[in-house]
Amino acid sequence: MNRTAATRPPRQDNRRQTILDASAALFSRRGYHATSLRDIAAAAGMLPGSVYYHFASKEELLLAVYAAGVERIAARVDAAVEKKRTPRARLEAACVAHLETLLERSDYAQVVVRVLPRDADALGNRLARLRNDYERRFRRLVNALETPRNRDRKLLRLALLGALNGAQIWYRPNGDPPKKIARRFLDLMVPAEEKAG
Amino acid sequence: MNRTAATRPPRQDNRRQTILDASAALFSRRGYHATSLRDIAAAAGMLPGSVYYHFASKEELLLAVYAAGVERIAARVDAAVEKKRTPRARLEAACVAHLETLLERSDYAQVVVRVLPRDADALGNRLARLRNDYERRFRRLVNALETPRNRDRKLLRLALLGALNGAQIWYRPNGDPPKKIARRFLDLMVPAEEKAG
DNA sequence: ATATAAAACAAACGGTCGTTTGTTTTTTTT
DNA sequence: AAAAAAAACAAACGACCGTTTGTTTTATAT
Repeated sequence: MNRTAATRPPRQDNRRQTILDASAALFSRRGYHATSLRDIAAAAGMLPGSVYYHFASKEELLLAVYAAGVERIAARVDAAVEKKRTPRARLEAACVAHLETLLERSDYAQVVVRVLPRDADALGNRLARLRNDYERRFRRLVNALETPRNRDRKLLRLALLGALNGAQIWYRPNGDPPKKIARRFLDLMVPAEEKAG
Repeated sequence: MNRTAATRPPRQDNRRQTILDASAALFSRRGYHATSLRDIAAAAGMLPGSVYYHFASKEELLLAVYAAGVERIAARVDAAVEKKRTPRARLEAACVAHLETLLERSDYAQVVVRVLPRDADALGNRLARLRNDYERRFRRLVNALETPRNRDRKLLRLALLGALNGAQIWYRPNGDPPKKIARRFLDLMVPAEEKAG
């Protein structure tokens, strides 16, 4: 028994996703507080009140975008990591997938990096936990490296993510591609054993 | 001839600085759009309208905070760099001064890192130029290093600043001090020749 | 076709926003 | 002490904010 008596499945042309897409685009470009529900509604092609049929509040909307962002970037990183064997190659694959998703694949992922948890008063803890769950992957990948001493690993992870996420500010599509940027950043901090010669 | 006939110097207890301090504190903690002029006025102990005697608009206020932030962090970095001789030591001094100012000395500097130029529509270019003028120092300091090949220098600078500025998000006063963090980040990317031993 | 629920519209709510205007208070100069 | 300017107050402006309410449209299930 999956459905209460007096309910029906959503329509085929459900516009919940349209609202989410519009929100992700606006939140990622202008930030949370600079985006109004009227902006979102207009971008989604509906009236402000209509948004509230799909989401209870602006903060709930942010939470949904944020969660989707984490899910997307995590899925791409996981898929990329699985293909590699050595710890170094796995970390590199993660960095590349992270940066590619962030810079050219997903407004949702950009929201995760750009919008700070404290921007949403009541949801701060939940957003922070989502982000933390994602970044735990990098903790594990860094810990799997043999070289660095234990104390340095935390800072290596923070430096790596800081450098990668910082690219959101200065990256331009006509410059070096994300893949190249990510690899060079990692080479800088964890020199590769050596390439084929 | 320095002063028009019918003007007088500002009062002694000029509260312009109070407004700036309050703005820096609020902008750095909540961001630009989440801070209202009424918040600022209340923090400065005056009414909203009174702020407009000192600043023409909220954006002008941000510009003043931003400029002061750049000035402060630049002054500290310059002073620290001057004391050192070798390129590596000079870059390290810059990183330490940058992070110390950012994390425990200046709300103004935090605004420079946290508030994006695009947050202020009309002032975007001016904010970006201010920030660019500051970061040029790091470009020069990195270029002065002998080791890295030319192509890598830009990415080294970006990785370094990204890692340092990212600390704003995760830094906690009870953890490692900024000086230690900055040095470890630099060691990670530009290994020291060697320490005394 | 008709009933029914999903999903939109239309219109407004109280509140807050950045800002302006006119007046009063406070400090400084003479 | 009288003037004049600096700097504050008091009060409001129109615009926009997130959100709610009641109604209408639209798609689906029978």
